[in-house]
Amino acid sequence: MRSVANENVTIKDVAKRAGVSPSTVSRVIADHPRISPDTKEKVRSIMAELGYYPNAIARSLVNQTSNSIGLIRSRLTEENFANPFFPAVIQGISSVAHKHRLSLVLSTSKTFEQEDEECLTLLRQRRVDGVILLASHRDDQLIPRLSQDGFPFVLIGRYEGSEEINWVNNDNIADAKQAVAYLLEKGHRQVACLDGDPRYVVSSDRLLGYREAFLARGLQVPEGLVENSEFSVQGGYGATQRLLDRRASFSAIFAVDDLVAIGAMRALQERGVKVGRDVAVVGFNDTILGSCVQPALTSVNVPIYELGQIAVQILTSQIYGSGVYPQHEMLPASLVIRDSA
Amino acid sequence: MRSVANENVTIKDVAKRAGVSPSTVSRVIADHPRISPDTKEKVRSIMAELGYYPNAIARSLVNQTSNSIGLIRSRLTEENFANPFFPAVIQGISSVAHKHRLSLVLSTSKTFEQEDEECLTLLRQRRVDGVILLASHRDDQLIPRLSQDGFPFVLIGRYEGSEEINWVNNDNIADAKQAVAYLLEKGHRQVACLDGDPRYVVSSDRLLGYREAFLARGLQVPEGLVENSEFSVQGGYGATQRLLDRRASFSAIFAVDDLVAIGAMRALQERGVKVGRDVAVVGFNDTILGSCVQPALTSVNVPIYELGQIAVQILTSQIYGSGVYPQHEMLPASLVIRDSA
DNA sequence: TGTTCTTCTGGCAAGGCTTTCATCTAAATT
DNA sequence: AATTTAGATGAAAGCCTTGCCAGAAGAACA
Repeated sequence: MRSVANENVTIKDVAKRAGVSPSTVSRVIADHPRISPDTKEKVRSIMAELGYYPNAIARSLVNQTSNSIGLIRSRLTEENFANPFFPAVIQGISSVAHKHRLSLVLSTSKTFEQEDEECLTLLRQRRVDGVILLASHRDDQLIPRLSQDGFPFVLIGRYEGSEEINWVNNDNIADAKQAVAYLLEKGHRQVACLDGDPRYVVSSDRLLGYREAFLARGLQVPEGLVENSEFSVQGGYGATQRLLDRRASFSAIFAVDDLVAIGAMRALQERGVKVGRDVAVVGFNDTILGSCVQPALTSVNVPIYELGQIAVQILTSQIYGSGVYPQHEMLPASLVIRDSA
Repeated sequence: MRSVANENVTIKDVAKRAGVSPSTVSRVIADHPRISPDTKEKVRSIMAELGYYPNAIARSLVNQTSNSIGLIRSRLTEENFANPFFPAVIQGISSVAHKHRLSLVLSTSKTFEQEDEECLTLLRQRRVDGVILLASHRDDQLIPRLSQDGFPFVLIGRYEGSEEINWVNNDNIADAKQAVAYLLEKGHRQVACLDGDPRYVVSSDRLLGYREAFLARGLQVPEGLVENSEFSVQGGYGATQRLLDRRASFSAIFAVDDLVAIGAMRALQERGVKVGRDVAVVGFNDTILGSCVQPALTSVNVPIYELGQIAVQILTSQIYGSGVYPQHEMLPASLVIRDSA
């Protein structure tokens, strides 16, 4: 093991060298008005000379704040990580966190239970001042516990039956409805729906929107055209194969995620079905993947970056500011029409 | 602002309630052998009853370790973030960090300079015990400073002219060489190279490998077939357009990244060139994108997940263990042949 | 039986670094 | 001479860990 070039310069060292007390140095750092310009300058030059940097840990201890926020990914790391949604939302989060000089702590768990535990531990041990939940799922255990314990958090997503928490989201029901309505308008009636993991609220919301699109037009929701899958290419591929295998009749597919839609396209193409001509496909999230495939994927563009940004804004206003509680924000999404539908 | 349900239970509270001293409680937490089983049990039940969780900050202060490591992304956040490389490497990092109970702190900067500063600050302020650098670039300012100051770090990548630091990497030169050799073997001679941002060492390494493949066969490196671009679809698209516009003659393209390769494919297809038949395309990194495009992309599979895992192993052995210094590891990559070449 | 030595348990207090309230001194003002 | 003020200080607080010490009980010994 190597030795750290001991930069263990403390406030005391600076104080001693400058011939003042530690409290004076502290006030110089804070640019306190009661310190004379002379002293300030002197102390600052000593700080520079000695290479002094205030110890964030000690600071946190006395200030009772860690100046960091946790990112609780989504309880199915492996899966969601492959999704370009994740990098995009982190970018948004980063940008605002940086402005507030907040550190970002990532959760590292792989299962729902582990992640719930990790999140609570992060908060209880005061490692983070609050957390951003990147998704909610059915029978979410974590959200009520966070609420009960009064830990600051904000959800990117929707939580069944509670307006009592901070959240930012797009209106998945309405957005899905809009996408399906577009297909109906184009004359499609047998629209299949490739649903995501039903444990996620986002999946069921989009499925709901799919249904509502039919009902709003006075149409019946077609039978047997919903297939569950995971949020992955494999998932969409398998689900579409199942549809095809049981000779379901459909002229369009609405997938709750781009990855799923791409899997569907692959399955279709393998069976010689022309996507866009024989069968229309619509995805969700409008990730970079959609523009990579042939034909380019029609998809619902969700302002992912902004979701991340606003999540941090809400969270910081709760933790450090005096924002009202709770705060909600619903961001608009829009259908991006390309060649697949 | 909401009030945190004050779980401000400290070690003192537990001690008082249990009728012992704080030191005893501390030793119970550490499962110190000097504490009798009876006392341990009693203290533990009180801890559970009061909902006590040790304050990580205080602990860090006394232990002089933050139990967290920083992830310095790569100095061009925006760009690299879009790349599926990033989620994959984070997953690998997470998995090992979790085992060691380390927190992961993400850098949030957007420029090289900002990121260098942020990284140093993270370390100097003792927020993290060490850092993982996700890429190196030419004239890297950060690496020598980290070395000088003796801060523990590990580089995922290569740093020009220094075996003095910890790193884990794939052999980009050899791997690129192998990929291009495959094209040469197939009879291609006019192989174009779409290089990435030349500021990254990884780009120039792969370009080097491209050259070496020719030389190893006693062939001349073709003139005027190298185009610089960014690590993005747009970059590859533009670079290929430039090649086409100046009527460069080539029968194959070697791209230093899948994103770039996909951009190339798009440009080719738009001009009616059949990828895989008229022009072969080979990518790098074998990300999920490669299997999404038509035709499926032949690409160099880099063990990204493992790179992340090993990076953490090396780093922790440096920080907390007594590993030798420095440590290197070169991981093997392999060409995955699909339909584009 | 009385004395000394061990062995167990657990307490005391210092240390880690910064911030801030209450003070204090010396100079300035009234 | 009395009061205010600028400038700086001391000490406590924030929470936990750990080296060292002490008391008690049991063991060994004379």
